[in-house]
Amino acid sequence: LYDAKGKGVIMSTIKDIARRAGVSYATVSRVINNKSNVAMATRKKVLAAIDELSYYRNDLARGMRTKKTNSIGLILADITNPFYAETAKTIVELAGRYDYSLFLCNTNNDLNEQKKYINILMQRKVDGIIFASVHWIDPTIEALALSATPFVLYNRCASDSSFLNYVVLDNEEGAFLAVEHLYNLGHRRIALISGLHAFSTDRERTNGYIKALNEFGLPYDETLMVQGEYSGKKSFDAAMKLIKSENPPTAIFASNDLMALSALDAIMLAGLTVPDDIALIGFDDIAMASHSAIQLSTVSQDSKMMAEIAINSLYKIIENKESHLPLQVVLKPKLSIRLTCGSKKISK
Amino acid sequence: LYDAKGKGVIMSTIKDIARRAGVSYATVSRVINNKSNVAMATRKKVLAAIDELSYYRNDLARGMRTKKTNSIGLILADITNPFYAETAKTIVELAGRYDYSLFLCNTNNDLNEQKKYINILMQRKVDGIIFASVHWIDPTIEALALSATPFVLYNRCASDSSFLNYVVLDNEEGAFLAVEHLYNLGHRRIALISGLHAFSTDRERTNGYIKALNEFGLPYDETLMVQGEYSGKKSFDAAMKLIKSENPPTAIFASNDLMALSALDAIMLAGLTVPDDIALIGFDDIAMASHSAIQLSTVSQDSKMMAEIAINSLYKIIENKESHLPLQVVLKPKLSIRLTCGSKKISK
DNA sequence: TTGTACGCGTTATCAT
DNA sequence: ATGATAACGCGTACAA
Repeated sequence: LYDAKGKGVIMSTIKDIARRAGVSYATVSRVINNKSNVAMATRKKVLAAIDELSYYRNDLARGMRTKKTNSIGLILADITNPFYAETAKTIVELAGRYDYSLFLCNTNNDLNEQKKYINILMQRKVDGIIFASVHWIDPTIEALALSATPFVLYNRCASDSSFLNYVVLDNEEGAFLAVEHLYNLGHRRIALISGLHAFSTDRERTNGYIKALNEFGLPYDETLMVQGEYSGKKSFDAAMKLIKSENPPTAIFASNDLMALSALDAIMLAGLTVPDDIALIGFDDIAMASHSAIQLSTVSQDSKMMAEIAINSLYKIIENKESHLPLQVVLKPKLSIRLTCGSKKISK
Repeated sequence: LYDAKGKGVIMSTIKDIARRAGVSYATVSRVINNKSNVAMATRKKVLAAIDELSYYRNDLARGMRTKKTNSIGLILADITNPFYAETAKTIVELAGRYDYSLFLCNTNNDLNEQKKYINILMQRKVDGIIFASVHWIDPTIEALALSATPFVLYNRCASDSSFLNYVVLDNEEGAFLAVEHLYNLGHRRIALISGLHAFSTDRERTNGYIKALNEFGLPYDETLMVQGEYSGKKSFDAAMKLIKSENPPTAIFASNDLMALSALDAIMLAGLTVPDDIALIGFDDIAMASHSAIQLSTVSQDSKMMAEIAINSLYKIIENKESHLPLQVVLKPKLSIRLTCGSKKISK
């Protein structure tokens, strides 16, 4: 039972099933697809044959014929970040419920990887893409926008997303809330550890930070704005630099929780305490933020809800291809206040 | 430019390219697959046409023809656990380097999900599967073992894996080392928070714990052995129960880091301190374990290396289908000692 | 070096 | 209710 190349067991096809059951393969197909117009007796026979030959339908052939693969691509910036891992979990699960399989792509924020993956997904003829890795200026998205493959941006959007589908958070508002909270606690020297300006999330969070500065009459101080670049090491160093500076901040707003955690690491290693020596607030509300040993105050975004909206939107667009306006959802953040900001006023 | 159903833009095929370039489609195919026997001039023409019509090759058709999809399935127990997220990251990356795409499956340790996913992967005609979710007694694996689809078990193995490929850690040894470490520190009442007995990892870690008990002449005390079941909530409750018992342990060995973290949470919430009131050691060495605010001592396993071995093995098996012995790798654990066990002897 | 023709396993259409 | 057959897009043996 080997195939032409001698490279493995032949898999049975509807033809084999048909022969075994003594019917035509059209009938087998009907059984497989649960069509109503097939006699109970024949259906039984076919089902038996399928079982005996341990037949699995061929989704490649099916896809060719129907021009639909029931698969989607998920392009993630970093599966290792709990925010994206949560996202992936939700999306695989819901996609599965819709009978879609999922190709996982992890870009590490690398534009070349992204381009490569988009290309692959096009070749695989996925029915749609969830894109959680766009850059603000993103050449790869043009190819996508031109193609007929529906996609929705997740978490981040691009410089001109006005005609695109997206599900994002109001990041500017989130950042503003964070800084406002620190300000209300009495902080006047509030630092920002930012990610990478190449992403809308970071741009908006930085904007929110600056907006709050203006709103509360705080000076725009570039020495308080450092880059964490979404890397543990970079964020650690950035925090360290802040701490060791001549005139250190009394509070730090980190553009995401992973960077906040790295900052906390640096602060503790420097022998300082949070929130007494320095207050800290993050962004995302990953699971670890609420751990007793951490108790990180943070801007909370509901990755599960965002992911749900994203996959549901994509599904709707796929199943219903005719004219649809761009589906654009902007979720509202809220503060999760724990212990890293303290609650008492700081004397100036 | 709409297809028969009016449901979208027609995608160009090699036929379109051929017409545009004024050649036959065999030639286009040759160009696409970088065959040598095609004149430079024609190649240029074809390439130009491909670009102009923004052609993407059809991997479904290609797969049908070649009987190879260049895709693999990754079946994970829980993508949300950093150990598996790291695994996924490594595997997607290396698979990509081999030109393989990856279907992501997340079972939540549910046998029904597993069965469903295996079925789907068979239908999708993946070239291989990495299975990081097996149960000790696992009916789903039989279907796999019977099929021609190569697969390698990852992290966990099954009750009879003697003819299967796997990459695992020596979990018994790891657990033994953990308990030995606690014993050497003077602990005599060492508790175990275990996962689920349904998995080889947990069985082996429990065995290692018991083996150490015997080795060091410690009594087998069932009140010290509680179930965390890999759930944060369950582990938290289990730890709490341990702490609040009449004769609480002086040390806890948790069967993985996530459960150790939950135990730590409980300990802290109970107003106790680690390691002074109670020592704690985990298993896995996820990134958070080394954070300054945690400093969790743990049994370290190198998920990156394990994942590399898994995907490399699978690749080798796929490309080289003829008789291969089962590829079985057992990695050795080592201790990562940080602060949660303390260093001074405990008085009895 | 290039072109022709067949088949991969399905589903859909048209008969019967 | 069932069967025969075309078509999906590609790779490849074979012919030219």
